[in-house]
Amino acid sequence: MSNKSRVTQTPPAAVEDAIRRLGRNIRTARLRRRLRIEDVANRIGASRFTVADLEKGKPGASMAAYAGALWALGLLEGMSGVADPDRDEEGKTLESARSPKSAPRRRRLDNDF
Amino acid sequence: MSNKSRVTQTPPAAVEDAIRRLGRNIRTARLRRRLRIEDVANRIGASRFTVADLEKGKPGASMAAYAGALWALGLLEGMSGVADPDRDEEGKTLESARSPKSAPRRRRLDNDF
DNA sequence: CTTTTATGATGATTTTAACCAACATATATC
DNA sequence: GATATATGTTGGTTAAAATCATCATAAAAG
Repeated sequence: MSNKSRVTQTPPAAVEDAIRRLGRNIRTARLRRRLRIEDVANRIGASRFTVADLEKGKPGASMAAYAGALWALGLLEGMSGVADPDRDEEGKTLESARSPKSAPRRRRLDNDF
Repeated sequence: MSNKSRVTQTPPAAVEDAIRRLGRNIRTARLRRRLRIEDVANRIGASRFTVADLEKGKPGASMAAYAGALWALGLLEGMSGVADPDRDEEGKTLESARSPKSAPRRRRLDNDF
């Protein structure tokens, strides 16, 4: 049994696509700024191999590596809107007046999956 | 010498903050939807420990784990705008007419860092 | 208040992310 | 075209990501 989660090993197609697009965007932004892979790597304290992996959209790379690359390119602020509660209309609708600090109890056997 | 990149081990403050905020947002979205940590974990094929780490904003967790959690909550589309070349005004300004496929040559010793 | 469930914390184990060296290929610049 | 540089590829090494068991704590619901 592998030690890595299924989502990291073989992510859902939508997840894989989203990460690949992010990688392509990072590459586009880097080239526009006339930076080498190694320049970005130096700025964040990573090797050129890791940054190359990011641009390929490697699912298993760390969030810090991706966010660091965005930071090195001046694009980190774009992350602030992701899952922003203020913009989560679906979530706002579902939320009750009180905001619970843990999920509600389930009776046995009504598992989600 | 550690095997993990500096950006993963001790990220810049801005990066650390951005990831922590993302984690908090994921938690907020999950609670609004009345899901347990374990529900999200089951949906993406990860353990409850990993999802708990995501909500704490662990920098070293995989991008796939973060993106998977967003996917499980119906919030993946929020990622599509990150580093979007169309919205990268800074990058558009810097880009020349031809779009190069590799960064320009540097003479020796004019390293960036 | 009691009961039941969700979440937090710790430590051990295993796989793999990140690294590097070396070489190959592609691309920019002259 | 020639040349120097940027990037790709492969294989091997090592430290840490992800897992799990277990116990502790917190919080929801009756």
